[in-house]
Amino acid sequence: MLASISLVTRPRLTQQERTERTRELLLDATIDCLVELGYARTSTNEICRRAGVSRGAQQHHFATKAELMASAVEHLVSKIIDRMTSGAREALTGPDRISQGIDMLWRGYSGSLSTAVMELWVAGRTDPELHTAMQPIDKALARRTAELFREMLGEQVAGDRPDLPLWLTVNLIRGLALDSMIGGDPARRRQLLDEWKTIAVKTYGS
Amino acid sequence: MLASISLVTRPRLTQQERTERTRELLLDATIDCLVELGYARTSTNEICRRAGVSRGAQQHHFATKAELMASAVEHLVSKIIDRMTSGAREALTGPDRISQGIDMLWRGYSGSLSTAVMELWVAGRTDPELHTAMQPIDKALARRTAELFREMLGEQVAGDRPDLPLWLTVNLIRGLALDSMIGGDPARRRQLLDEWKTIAVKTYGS
DNA sequence: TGAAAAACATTCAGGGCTGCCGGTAACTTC
DNA sequence: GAAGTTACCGGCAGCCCTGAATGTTTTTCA
Repeated sequence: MLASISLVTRPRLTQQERTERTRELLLDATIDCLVELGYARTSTNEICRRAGVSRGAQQHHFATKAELMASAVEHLVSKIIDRMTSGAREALTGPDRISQGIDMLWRGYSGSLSTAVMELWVAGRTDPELHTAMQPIDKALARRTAELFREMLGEQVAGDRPDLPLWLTVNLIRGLALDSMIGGDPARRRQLLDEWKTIAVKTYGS
Repeated sequence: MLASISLVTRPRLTQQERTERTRELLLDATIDCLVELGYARTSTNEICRRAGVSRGAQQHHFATKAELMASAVEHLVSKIIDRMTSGAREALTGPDRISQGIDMLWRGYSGSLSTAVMELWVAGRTDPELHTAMQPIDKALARRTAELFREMLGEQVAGDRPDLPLWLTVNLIRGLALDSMIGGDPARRRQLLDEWKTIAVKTYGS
């Protein structure tokens, strides 16, 4: 129904444009479903309904559900990286580089995108096909995250092992993200993150 | 098949004994399924198969699947509490009380039991019935965990806010548990936990 | 011991989901 | 502009899962 609007303004679409558009619609709908319904209740039917696309079209672009999910992971990770890099580009000075680095990780590893990723990881634990599809993408995210973190800290900060504060923070945030899924208190999470920031600055600050 | 053995040694069983036995079999099988198959692929059929019990018996004790899952949560949490308390009873001295407290939390919040809990929590996020069933049980676990942690530390340690180190640790461990589900490196997790122990002792130690 | 109740077994119907298939419309290429 | 390719549509079959309903065995209690 909404499609007709863009079709009116631009009746002719390149095949490539159509493909890109439909795939994007499907992948975004998939993420929506993961966030709102969870992996178990996410059906290709519902995805198509939300994307405003027929089941036939879905199957044309992603032959199987697993294929669709695998592509959704890539889509998701690129969105997460965008979100971490956005607003992380100003030159940083002073001892609160670490604090800002933690904020960056918070942007990337919490929120609805992270919820979707968690659904997929949990599902992938017992789904070999999904698991093997996710593994390299996860590695890429980890590598990019480490790069961004090092950039923010600058080489001279945090001594010889910037990885420890990085992964301590990431794992803590993942735990907190899980807590938010359970329905914990947001104020408490904020408090815990602040406490960790203080500790991290004291421990790893220049 | 195996049931016949116990039936031979003790052909007569009290109704209460039969009930208890069957429920235990079902709940343990449920946890097994959650760990090995994940929530999405856990069917009542498979649970019955593993428990060696007919579907009728399952339905007699747990009318609906949701009811079974809710009971599984209780079963699970009581197992986790047992595991934390076991070996945590010796009198503790010295500054590594905190370190031992962290070990206790590690016992409780990682491993296969924790995996099962995580499956349920993630599923419960988008399943209102399961969610409301889990909420109070989770609260009880949190309360008991806090009690145990305070006992181990002793009142004089950690100042006025023992909750901060406690929940920082729990959330970190949950993040690490998630990492293990993804397939991260166990040695790295151990390293991160050790680093956290050092920091915690330094920060919160007496 | 015999009736009532509890525990257990088996089969059935309804529903949703996935993957497949034949057909149609839109774009591309020559 | 006509053939060929790509994108898209709607319906169908098979599968599994859940909950219900009915029948059978075991224990309990009077």
